[in-house]
Amino acid sequence: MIPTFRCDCPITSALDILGDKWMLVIVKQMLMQGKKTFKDFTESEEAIATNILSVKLKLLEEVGIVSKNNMPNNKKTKLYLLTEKGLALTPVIVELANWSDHHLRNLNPTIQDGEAMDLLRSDKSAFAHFLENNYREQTAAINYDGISN
Amino acid sequence: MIPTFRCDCPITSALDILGDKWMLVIVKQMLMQGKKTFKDFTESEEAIATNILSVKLKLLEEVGIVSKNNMPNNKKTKLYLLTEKGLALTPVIVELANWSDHHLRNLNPTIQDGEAMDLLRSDKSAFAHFLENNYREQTAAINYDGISN
DNA sequence: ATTAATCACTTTCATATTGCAAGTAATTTG
DNA sequence: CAAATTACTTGCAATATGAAAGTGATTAAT
Repeated sequence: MIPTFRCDCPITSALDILGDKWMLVIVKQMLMQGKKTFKDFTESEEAIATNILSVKLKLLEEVGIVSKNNMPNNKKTKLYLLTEKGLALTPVIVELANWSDHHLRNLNPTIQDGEAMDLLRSDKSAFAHFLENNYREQTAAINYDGISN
Repeated sequence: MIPTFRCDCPITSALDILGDKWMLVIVKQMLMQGKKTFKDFTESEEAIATNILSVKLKLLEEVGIVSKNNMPNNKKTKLYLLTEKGLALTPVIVELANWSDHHLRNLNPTIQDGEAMDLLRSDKSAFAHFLENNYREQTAAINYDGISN
């Protein structure tokens, strides 16, 4: 169920939907880790419980961030894909990553460092565009071969 | 109490701290609405309960996003100010505002529109810099006249 | 063809977080 | 010095999250 909005502030309204422990983590898993099926999400490092996952995927679908599709040639597996509205969250996710990179390493010294972080540091918007384009490429075939519903 | 981190992902780690209904709303109120005292926050449009506010301000202080200061010439009123670490969240907040502007108006038709949103639309990073500079100016005097603790 | 495994959930129950209302201690104001 | 203000805390109800087990519809294996 879509939450009610606390007020007319755009930031607060975004947080009325995204402001919890899981919504943006799920979007991140789709965007950056190619997760697409219920099982993919349950096997994540963050270890989301299936009941919560179920509720959150439903909400993401209701608000139009995620679309739920049938896997071609498989009636069992469902595919969860980011919509344009969901992909448009990429800059938010990139800014969160950037903030962590600069300000959270003292509290969580295990935070990843590597090639992706280097690209993020050298050019944030290039990193964002890379993520978006990469996601589109990875899902283009699927979207093409007839996902109807 | 500082939360435990779910994993070594920078985005998930940011959300371990910021991923709830209130943390970023409070930062926004400070940054964009000049809120500085306990009372300021309780009078906000979002109507946060005092017990939650108390817990969240403590957490924001613990993780270094906010500093708690004594008001000059007043032993009763405390001043909550954004640290550099807190100010560094400005781009996250701006991206949330931008996403709402483009993708949330259908779900919440009352979302504000005005001069600030125009600046945001025409130049996101200029908007972010404006917010940061403006906050620094507004708090410079306070930081200057001897807030010790 | 039957059995076993897999996938996408749902249900149940325990715990944690949030919210409301009221209360309190230390100032500060009239 | 009495009343109001500020920054909280406490108690309790409501809601959200989490762990574990269970269900029904496929799909894979023998």
